[in-house]
Amino acid sequence: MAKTDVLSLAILGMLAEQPLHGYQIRKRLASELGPFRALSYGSLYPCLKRMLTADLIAADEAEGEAVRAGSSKRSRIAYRLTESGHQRLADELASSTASAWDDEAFDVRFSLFGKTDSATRLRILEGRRTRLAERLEQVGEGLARQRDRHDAYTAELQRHGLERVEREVEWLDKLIENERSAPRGTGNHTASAGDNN
Amino acid sequence: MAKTDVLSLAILGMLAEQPLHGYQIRKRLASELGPFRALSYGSLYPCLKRMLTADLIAADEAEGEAVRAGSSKRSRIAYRLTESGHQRLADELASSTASAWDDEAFDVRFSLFGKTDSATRLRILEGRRTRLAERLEQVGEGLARQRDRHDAYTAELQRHGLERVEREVEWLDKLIENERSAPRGTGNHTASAGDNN
DNA sequence: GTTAGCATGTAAGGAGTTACATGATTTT
DNA sequence: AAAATCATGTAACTCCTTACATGCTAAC
Repeated sequence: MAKTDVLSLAILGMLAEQPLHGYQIRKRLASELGPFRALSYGSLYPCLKRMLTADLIAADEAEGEAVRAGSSKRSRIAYRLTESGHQRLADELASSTASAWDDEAFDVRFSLFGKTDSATRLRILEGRRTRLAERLEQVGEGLARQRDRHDAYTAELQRHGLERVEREVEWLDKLIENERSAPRGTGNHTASAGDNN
Repeated sequence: MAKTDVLSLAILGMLAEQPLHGYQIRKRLASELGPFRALSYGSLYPCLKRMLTADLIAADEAEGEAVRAGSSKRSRIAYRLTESGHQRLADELASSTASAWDDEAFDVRFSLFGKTDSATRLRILEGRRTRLAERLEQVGEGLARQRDRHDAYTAELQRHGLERVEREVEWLDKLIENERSAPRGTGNHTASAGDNN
């Protein structure tokens, strides 16, 4: 079973809502996910190409404007999910195995929680929490072992890094508690109203 | 003037304190910098090789244990800065031009603040702050423009991301204020005492 | 009519990872 | 004597970026 990389998954999720142009996909990636990285076209279009080849998405040549006679003009291309694309997304949404616990993968996976069932959400949140706790522990060990060869700035950097991770764990704890007390199902009906690009 | 990548800079800074083996360099990178990435040997050794070629560092074959007759045994190699290595580090420490404002580059550069003069520290902190403020602004625009096509989870992800950046700005503000009120010089004398690997 | 933003793509290259290959030293 | 950890390195591959190349469309 071919595996889905982070970027492809993000795109699958986006196109499940509505067809989009490459350009629009890029913009939404930049704004919708945390302060997600604005990825470059040199990265995006090859990915779309791979997804086309894999038959996860299909390309529709521009709407009203028919391809005007003979001239080799590229026009805007709207991408939409194919049947296997929908299937692949559903598979991914049901699983938490594919380490969705790295920083970036977690963000993408989290942004799809609206389409994910409660049990899976919980598994992913807990997996992420465990991952961060491990990180915390390792750093703690490091601190203990090297009892301060550090100057003030290095120490401050570490303290700050540690604090950031601790806060993220607290955030997860809140989400986990919330999920346990009110485990509503997929419940997703964000009527995708007025468009704006 | 050849430019110094982030990893090379981190290594230069580390070796300025004392000679180290590749293995030790890796461990310190993993623990000393924030929760810095534990980078792989497949990345580290090629970098050391490049630095050798560029004459920034020199390799000393293991200490006491002389290379025992004929046998092709690799033993531990201690790396130390050469004259040009020291020079390069000094150059880097004096400049803030080379965008030390990205997440990772900033961390590395910050960890060298003990060897950096007050004016340069201030320039770097302010540059970083500006960078983050820009990010904040962009995200804000994005939020305003797309007035919520978002489900609750996506919104929460954005809120959390925003909060994280805001906190980082506050952290920088504190450091900047501190730096302005007490701009002591390089003042670095962390007597590198008892070793421990 | 010119600028700004929309739109799609390719080629070269940078920076890192995983997996492999090898062997020495220290601890249990 | 086995296991853990120290220690060095290479090859193949992944994922992303920058710079280039092209052209349309709306606003000023």
